[in-house]
Amino acid sequence: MATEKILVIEDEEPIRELLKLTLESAGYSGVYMAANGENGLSLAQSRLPDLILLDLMLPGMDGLSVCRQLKSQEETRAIPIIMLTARSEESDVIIGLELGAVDYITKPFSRKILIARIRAQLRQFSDVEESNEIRRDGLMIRIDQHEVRLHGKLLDLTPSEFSILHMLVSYPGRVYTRNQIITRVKGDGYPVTERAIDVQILNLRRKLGDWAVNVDTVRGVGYRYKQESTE
Amino acid sequence: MATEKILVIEDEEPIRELLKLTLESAGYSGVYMAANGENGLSLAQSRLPDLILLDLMLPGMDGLSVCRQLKSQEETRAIPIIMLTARSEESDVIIGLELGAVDYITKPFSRKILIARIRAQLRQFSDVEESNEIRRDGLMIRIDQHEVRLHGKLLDLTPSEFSILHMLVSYPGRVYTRNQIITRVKGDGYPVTERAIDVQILNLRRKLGDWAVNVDTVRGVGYRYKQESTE
DNA sequence: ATACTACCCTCAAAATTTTCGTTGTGACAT
DNA sequence: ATGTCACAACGAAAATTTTGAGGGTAGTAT
Repeated sequence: MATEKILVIEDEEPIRELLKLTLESAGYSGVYMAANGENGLSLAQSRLPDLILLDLMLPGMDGLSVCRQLKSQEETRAIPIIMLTARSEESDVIIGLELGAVDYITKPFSRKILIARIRAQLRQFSDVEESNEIRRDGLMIRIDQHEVRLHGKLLDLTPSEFSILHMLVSYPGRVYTRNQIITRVKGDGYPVTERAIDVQILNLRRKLGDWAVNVDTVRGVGYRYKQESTE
Repeated sequence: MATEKILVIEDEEPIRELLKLTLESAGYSGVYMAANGENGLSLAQSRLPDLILLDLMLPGMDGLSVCRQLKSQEETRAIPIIMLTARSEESDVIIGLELGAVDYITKPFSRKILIARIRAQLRQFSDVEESNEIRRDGLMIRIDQHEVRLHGKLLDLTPSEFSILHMLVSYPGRVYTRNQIITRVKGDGYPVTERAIDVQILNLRRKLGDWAVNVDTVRGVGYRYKQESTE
């Protein structure tokens, strides 16, 4: 039985119920519900959930504002946020990701996808951070040596390729926009076309060979490391 | 009459006296003295001086540790530190700069240089920060446009050249090591030779033409923007 | 189904950055 | 003064990154 607490912020009653049932049947016992941004924020602060499902289209304070608030406060900053969004709100998705949300799901969604995405995010916390080594499906990254091995064989990556791969692989399932990648790799405000990232990804995929299947293109949004679609 | 508070941390009695007299005769009325690192730290915290002169060679807690402490605390982090050092302690100087000290003076020093360096640092606070424009001797930098004009004429700088110039010009008199430049321009841990910075500086000087006289090489240490030597 | 549109992929040229080998220069000791 | 050493300047080639254009493709509308 999963013990993680999940907060759902969603105004539409039927969807809220659907989410609640889906989550509970997936074994999550600590599910909190909020029907608007204000309640969502205060619940987030009082319950400190392990994950937040946030509808972007809310009455009153909209989802992006809620996201911004959550990210601006120390206690809630680290909580992963998955956005729920209509197909048409793609530009909001990008803004949300750049604010720090980790993923998004478009409505209507299948229960399987919903659960898979949530699991992917919660799984994070087991093996996170600050180690000098990351291993993923036969790929090994030694961070301070700037060294990548695939099935033991050393890959010859350029500095940018290394950074991008490291960024993607650090948070499986998290989508990064091209702008986030540029900011991370070249610094903020670096004057550069988004196409440059495509090319870096292209070359990276070539060097990764078969393993490149783990680098997903998220159309209209950016790139991510391995979100097995389960679709 | 200068009203800035200056804290001197220096163990040798005669030098301490010399510094006190020099500073006071230069018009600085708020001069505090400490003979060791511990006292220095506590004075720094209680008086919050506008500038600290820090001898690197101290009994007990050494100067670099004091520097590290000062930089690790919110209240004192922003106080500019000028290190006092014997000619032979060059590697300590580099460490100090990378910890965040802004300048250093080798002993023995002339009073004129001492005062000039101190003035240069304190002057900072008048015109600091967060504007989108920096002007210095006919050079104008528009930060968010990534645009540099020399006597009105637009210079064609590469992104790295721009960053380096911006970095240097932001703090007149502050010495930056090649490593600091690499970290700022390419990000931390970027695998690159220090020689690469020489070349960037070389090309920058070419594009700057006559104005390049303002870009000083500090032998054995790094580069800085215009410290009129007064020597 | 077909067309349309927006977006991604790809390639090769152009721009930038880095490396490396030499040469120049300052600081210091002889 | 001269030699020596360490470091900076410089040039040219190599490596990397970026651009820009064209072709392909997924997703949507017709």
